[in-house]
Amino acid sequence: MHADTPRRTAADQPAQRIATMLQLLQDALPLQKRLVHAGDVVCQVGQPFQCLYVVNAGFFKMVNLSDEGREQVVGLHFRGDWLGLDGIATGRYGCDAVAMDTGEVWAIPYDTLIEASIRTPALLGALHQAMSRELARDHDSMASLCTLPADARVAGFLRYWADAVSQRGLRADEITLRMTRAEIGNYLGMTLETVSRALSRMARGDVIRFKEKGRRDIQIPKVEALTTFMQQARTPSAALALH
Amino acid sequence: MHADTPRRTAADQPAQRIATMLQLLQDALPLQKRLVHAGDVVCQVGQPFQCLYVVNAGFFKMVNLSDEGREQVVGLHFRGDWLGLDGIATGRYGCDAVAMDTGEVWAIPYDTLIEASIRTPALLGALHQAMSRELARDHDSMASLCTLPADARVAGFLRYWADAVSQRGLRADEITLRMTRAEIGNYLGMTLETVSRALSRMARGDVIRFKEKGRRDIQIPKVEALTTFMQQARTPSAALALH
DNA sequence: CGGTTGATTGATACACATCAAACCCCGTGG
DNA sequence: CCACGGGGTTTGATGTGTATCAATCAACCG
Repeated sequence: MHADTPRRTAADQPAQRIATMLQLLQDALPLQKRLVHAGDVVCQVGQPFQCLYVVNAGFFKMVNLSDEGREQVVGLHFRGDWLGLDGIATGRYGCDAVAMDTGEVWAIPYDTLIEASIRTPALLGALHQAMSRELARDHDSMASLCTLPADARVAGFLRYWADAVSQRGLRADEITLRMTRAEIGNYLGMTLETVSRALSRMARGDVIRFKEKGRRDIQIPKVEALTTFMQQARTPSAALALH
Repeated sequence: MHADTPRRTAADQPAQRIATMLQLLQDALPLQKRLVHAGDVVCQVGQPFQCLYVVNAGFFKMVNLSDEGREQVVGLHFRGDWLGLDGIATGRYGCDAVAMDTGEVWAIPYDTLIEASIRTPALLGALHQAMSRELARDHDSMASLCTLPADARVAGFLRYWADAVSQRGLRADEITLRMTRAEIGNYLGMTLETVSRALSRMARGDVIRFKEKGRRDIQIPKVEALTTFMQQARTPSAALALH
C-alpha cells in the first residue's frame, strides 16, 4: 500500500461531480452557511419545511422517530448529500438530521432554489440527482435488511462507508466510525451485541483490523475482502473455518 | 358499517391531489399512454433512463435484482405514483417496475418534463412531491423492517394498503391483494409461511376476515384494529390470549 | 482515583426460517 | 363429467440466527 499519486482512479469521477455541484450552488445561490458540532440537529421532524441543506463538511444521520419515541436511523449522509428532502411533499420534515461530527451545511430555501433554477437549470439537475440517488440507496438498504444475515449487513455497512469516503477523495483503507455500536445496530436492524460480534469475526478472519487503543478506528486492508466476506456469510456452508 | 355518503372525509384530500396532478400532466405534456397487463415490465433495471412513468391505473411493484439474481421487492405503487425515479441519477433504471394487474402508465421523457416545467412550474412541484413522498415512505419501510416483529409488519402492510386505496377513493374495508404470500413476504423481509401465519392469527383475532372461496380477498372491519394489533404484537405480553 | 460510557464475550431464550405434508382452488383434457 | 396436475396456501415439527440477559473489560475524564 505505497502512496502512489492517485491519477484518475474510478473514485475521482464522483469526487469531481460533488465538487462541481457544490461550486454550482455557491455561484448560483445566496447560501446560508451553518457550522455544526456533533449532536447538533440540523432540521427536526415535524418542523415546517423551508430549507434544504447541503452537506459541505462533516457527516450526518437521519433519524426517524417512529410513533412512540422509538428512534430509527434511516440514512447516513456525507459531503455533497442533501438533507431534508422528505419534507417537500408534506411541508414538514420527516426526519431529524443530526450531525455526528463538526461540519458545515448550507441552508437553501426551497422557494429560492426553484426560482433560481429558472436562470440556472443545472440546479434542478443537482436536486434531482440527489433525490434519485437517495432513493436508489434506500432501495439497496431495504434489500440488504430483507435478505442478508447480520454479518453480511455489517460488512456491507463498512463497504458502503468505505465507498462513501473514497468517493469524497479520502483514503478508504482506514475509516473511523463516528457511531457507537448501538447506532450502527439501529441503522442495520440488529442489536449492538450482534454488531460487536460481527466485527470481531471479521477481525478474526483478518477482513478488518482494529487500530490499537480504540475500537472505533477500523483498517480495511482489502476492500474486496469485505465483499467476499459478505458472500460467504450468506451461505452457512464455509462457516466452519474459524469457529 | 352503513353506506353513508362520504362528504369530505380525510381521505378526500389526497384523492383530490392525485386527480389534480394527473390533470395537470395531461394538460401540460404530450403523454405517451401505455396499457399494461399483469406481469408486464414497464421499465427494466440497467436500461438507459429516458422516461418517467406515472401510474394512471393499476398497481405496480418495484423489484431490485440484487447482485446474483436474488429478487427483492422494494416498493409498491398505485395510481398517481411515479415510476423510474431512481434512474435519474445514474442514467439507468435501478429497478424493474412490474405491473401486478392491468393498468395504464403515462410515459414522460425526462427532458421533455424539464423543458415543460419552464412554462408550467407546477410540474416541478408534482415531480418533487412524488420523489419526496417516496423517500418518506422508504424511511417508514426501513423503520418497520428494523423494529417491528413479523406480525406487526404484516399488519402494517395491510394498513398501508388500505390507506393507499382509500386515498384513491376506493373502499378500504375490503381489499384484494394481488400479490402472493411469497411476494408479500419478500417485500416485508420474511418467508411466505410467516406471512400466512400472521394473517391466520389476525383472522383468529377477528382483525381481518377472509372472503369465502379465496384467501386473497381480505375484509378489514375496522382499520384501527390493525393499529392496535400492531402495538400488541410489539409487546410479547398479551400474547397468551388465543394461543 | 473512582465513575461513566462504550465494547466485548458468554449463556440462554425465543422468533422466525426451514422442512414437510396436506389442502384448496382452478384450468385442462381425456 | 371426473381425473389429473400445478400453483398457491395453510399448518405442524424442528432447527437456527439473533435477541436478551449478564458479567467483564477498556478508555476517557473530572
